[in-house]
Amino acid sequence: MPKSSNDNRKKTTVSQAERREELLAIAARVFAEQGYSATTVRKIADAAGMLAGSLYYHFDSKESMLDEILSTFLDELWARYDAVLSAGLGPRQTLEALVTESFREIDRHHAAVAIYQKESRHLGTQPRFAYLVESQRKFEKAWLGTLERGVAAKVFRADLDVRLTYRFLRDTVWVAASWYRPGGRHSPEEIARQYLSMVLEGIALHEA
Amino acid sequence: MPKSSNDNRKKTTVSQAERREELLAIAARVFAEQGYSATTVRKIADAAGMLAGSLYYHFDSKESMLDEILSTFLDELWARYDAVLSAGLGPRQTLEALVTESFREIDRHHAAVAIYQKESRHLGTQPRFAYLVESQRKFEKAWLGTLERGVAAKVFRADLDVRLTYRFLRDTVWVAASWYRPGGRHSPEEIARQYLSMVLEGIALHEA
DNA sequence: TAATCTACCAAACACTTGTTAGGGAAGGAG
DNA sequence: CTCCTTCCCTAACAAGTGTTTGGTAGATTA
Repeated sequence: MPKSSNDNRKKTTVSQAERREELLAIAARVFAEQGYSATTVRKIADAAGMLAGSLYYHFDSKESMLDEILSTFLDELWARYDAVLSAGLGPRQTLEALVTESFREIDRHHAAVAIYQKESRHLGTQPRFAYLVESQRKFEKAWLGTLERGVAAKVFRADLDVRLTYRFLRDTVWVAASWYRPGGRHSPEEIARQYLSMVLEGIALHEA
Repeated sequence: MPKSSNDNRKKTTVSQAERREELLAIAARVFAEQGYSATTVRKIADAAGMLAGSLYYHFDSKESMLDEILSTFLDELWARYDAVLSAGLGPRQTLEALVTESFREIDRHHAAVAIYQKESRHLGTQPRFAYLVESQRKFEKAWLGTLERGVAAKVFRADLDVRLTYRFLRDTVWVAASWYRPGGRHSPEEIARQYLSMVLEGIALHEA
């Protein structure tokens, strides 16, 4: 931490932030593959080509790496979600936009989503990660609200338990992170399109 | 291990097996809540009201507890799946039966399913847990085959990517273990019914 | 009653864990 | 050339890890 007020190290400041992101990306990948608590700081350091102690020059704990990975992801996610929710779309269009943004987010923050999927429930009990629980509440409010609006507008079926439907939607979207590989055969938009078609129209064949 | 051939300790033999199952149920619950590698043998022992070392009278390692939990679950699952698959049902009825059996299995082996969901991908790389990978292959064959039969019989839509559809179905069914609580408001059969209705008919309202 | 077995405890073991402290090479700044 | 900052290494620490060994109260058997 510099105490003097001279900002003459522009280049090093930039590369420090870049290195930080680089290391976080590596850590996120290992966390996602092996699970958070099965991941040792030595494994992260190995993957980054350095020794365990050296990580503590950039971060002050293993937990703070996880924290930064998850909060960065959630911040970006909610920026996009909020944009969708305040766009004044109808229920069906809102649902479609939320699903599409979700798959795009899986594409961008693949590792972070996988970590979130595996660890969020368990982490939510810790005070430091209370924002995970709050995020889930906002999540539920957004999706449930959209579904209920759709039922009221006779766009969605009224004979289904809305809460069950919400859980199915939420889980199926996010669990895709467990098999999705960025750069694969299907683009996020293509996956979203097929998923929405399946969920909205059903997979059964209805001869008109 | 008795070397003599007298089987005169019927009662202790029975209660030993019962105690084993009891301890496995406790371990499964802790594994499911905290994650396998975040769970210490001392936590399991605490939950069981004994000391860590005492667990090794019943089991020879922490890993073998996990192994027994997962393999017991998969054995029972496949017994029921095989019964469905060899019943000679049509594609739609097969799908419905598979889904229903899955939710029943979540009801029965709730903790084991949660563990399987979280750890199977990572565990599958270890030789000891290779049966997890093989099980997943059988899984894919059964579901994919049913879907393809349904498409050929014009029971399911032909314009969806079958592999994507399979993944959505599989994930949505099993991920329900993360929020399902045995003895809750909905029975497994009720959940299966609603899930099938949503997946087969879609959630959009179609005015006939 | 004496011998045996069951199911646990008490205490330690070797090892791994996250984390810290001091040092040093490289390179830019003066 | 000298100073200083950046970024990493070396080496160690204390706490926690799965596991083992020897013992023992209490029930069961002979």
